[in-house]
Amino acid sequence: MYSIQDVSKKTGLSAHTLRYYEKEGLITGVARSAGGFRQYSDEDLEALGLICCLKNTGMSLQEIARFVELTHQGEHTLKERVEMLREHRENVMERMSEMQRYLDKVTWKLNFFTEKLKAYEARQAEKNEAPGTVPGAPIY
Amino acid sequence: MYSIQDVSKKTGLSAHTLRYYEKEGLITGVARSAGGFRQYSDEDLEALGLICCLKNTGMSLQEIARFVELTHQGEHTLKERVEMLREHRENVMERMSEMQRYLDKVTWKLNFFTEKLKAYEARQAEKNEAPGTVPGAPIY
DNA sequence: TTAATTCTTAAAGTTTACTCTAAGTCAATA
DNA sequence: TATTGACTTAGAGTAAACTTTAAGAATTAA
Repeated sequence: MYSIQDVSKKTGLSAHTLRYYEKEGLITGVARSAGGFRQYSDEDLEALGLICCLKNTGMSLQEIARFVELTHQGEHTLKERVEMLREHRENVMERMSEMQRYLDKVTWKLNFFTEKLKAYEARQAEKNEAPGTVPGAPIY
Repeated sequence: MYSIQDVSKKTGLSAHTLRYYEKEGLITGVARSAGGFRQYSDEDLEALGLICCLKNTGMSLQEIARFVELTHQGEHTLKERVEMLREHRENVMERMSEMQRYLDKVTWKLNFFTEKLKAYEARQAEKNEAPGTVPGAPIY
């Protein structure tokens, strides 16, 4: 059993956010101590793991809440849940290949500017050589 | 020369957004007709291409504006610009490999739920077989 | 000429996912 | 027992990147 602070450290989510997620229906059924303190179980952590995974791949909290709701509705929602995951996976893969194309462009631009920089620096070096100095000689 | 509407279609950005980007310093020096209408050149489109590329890989508009500003300041900012692109590229690559790890987890979960679904459907099919029917026989 | 497009400024509204504050009570740990 | 830490509700604030509205004037293309 873990306190909200423990879970905050483990997941990187603030205690505020953890309560917020609970309010929004992303996590449910977290146990409580006699005094009413949250006691997260290993399964809760597992669930949070999936939540973070979905969130970090761009699923909205609303959709995640929907997924969690379906889970609670029981086995007859398995098909819909599988469908959700499948679709999400497709989206992520699409975004990743899009990202790759953009990255290629950034790389291209970076090379382009690197070349320009080299040329510029070469020109500057030339300028700074006092007239009559031996090329490559140290400059004070 | 392209009207704001043309550019909107080409880039997928709304006319509103194009004006907004101009106000925020992301695009500068767009030519105007005698009557004051924007006339985008091919270079402007090229610049917009880079802007979208940076934006779609997660660079903030503020940072993009900074990059554009450096460009206008001239060659002596080349080093800083190259540095910006290099750093951005690192970030994108990092996020992509992170994404890949998350995707693997989603895939794993998807397989897990697909198996559960199969098992569930098998159970359901079993139930629906009227007692005494031959397994595999059609059900009416 | 007429209809459609564009221009301006300035400000308000939207969305998502938090993040923080307040105020008062209660619980847990050293 | 004292000091953290946690609890509650409810609402306000934040950030980014738009998006919309308004209103009137001017321009452009068919």
